[in-house]
Amino acid sequence: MRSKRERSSLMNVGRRVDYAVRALSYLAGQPEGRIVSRVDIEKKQDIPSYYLSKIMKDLVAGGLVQSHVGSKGGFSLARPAEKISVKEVYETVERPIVLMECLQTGESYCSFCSVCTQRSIWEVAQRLLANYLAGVSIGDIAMGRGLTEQLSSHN
Amino acid sequence: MRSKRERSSLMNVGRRVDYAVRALSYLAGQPEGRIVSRVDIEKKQDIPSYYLSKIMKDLVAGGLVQSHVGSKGGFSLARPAEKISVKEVYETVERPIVLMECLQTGESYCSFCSVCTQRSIWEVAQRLLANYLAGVSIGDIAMGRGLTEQLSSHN
DNA sequence: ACATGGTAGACCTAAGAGGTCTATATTCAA
DNA sequence: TTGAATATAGACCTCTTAGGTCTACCATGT
Repeated sequence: MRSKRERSSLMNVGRRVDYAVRALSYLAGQPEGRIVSRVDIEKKQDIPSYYLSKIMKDLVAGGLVQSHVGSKGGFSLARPAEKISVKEVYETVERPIVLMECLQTGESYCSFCSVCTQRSIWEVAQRLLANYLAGVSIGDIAMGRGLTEQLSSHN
Repeated sequence: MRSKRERSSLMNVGRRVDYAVRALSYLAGQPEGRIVSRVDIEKKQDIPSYYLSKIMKDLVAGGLVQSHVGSKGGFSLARPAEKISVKEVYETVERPIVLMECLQTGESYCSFCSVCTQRSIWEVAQRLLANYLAGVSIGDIAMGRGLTEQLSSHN
């Protein structure tokens, strides 16, 4: 039997991740100790108003960012940008990296799981991806290492 | 300015791909020249009734499978299973492999595209994935090469 | 005290994933 | 020649999510 309607939980590198990475890179580009407000980040990075509040909440909860409530409040990185991997960012604002559902749910996704020869294909692909992303940091992105141009973080 | 609501077109290794791979592996496991009906594949592979018809349509249109209309009709592989890559299957039943929208849409997704330092990260990740998937064939899966067990293709 | 911030949460809309069904044309075989 | 078994083409349905917007509330610096 197939299972009823377990939700996708699949890989989705969409706006949330994009905005999160950009916000973090922007923070990384600030002088040490500087606190930046949500509105400021949204304006400089062309992120829709309010939207970032939900993302920052996740980043705070995940321990990647420190928040400062009250007037003159805002956000700053909770640790050095070099120690924040893109994989971590993805998993913080989205979910664990899972390419195919059976890799997470097993038999309840597909009854042939135990004898499936397709499974290991996606397992390898997933590991490939996760490993690469774990090796790239927000610091790398903010510094523009191996990339086309300088970052737009100083505006 | 951000663009209005272009649809996701992102990586999704869901049921369609799963069913397609299983159907193709099943066909690969048949004696040379044998034609198998949709209903047969659905039953043996535990795929919901009718659903496969849409998938097989794509596989036929993509030239991976040959269809035979009429009584005693059905499907058979259009070429040796070793020459059908998983990447090709994915792209035939789903869409081109694209991890993040800006890699496809460019400036119309994000105005910072030309100076973006995040972009190349996803570009590399995407290439990693695509290359790996291009190197795995339905033949590999049907033969169970490097995998846990024998395939369930002989039932 | 009050403007400026984050926090928490409700709410909305469009689109996609997965699934089901039917009408039609084609072909084999009795 | 007829009828059963096929693929083909397409409509249709439902549920969930991505992305976005807004408001009530609380904290804090000046």
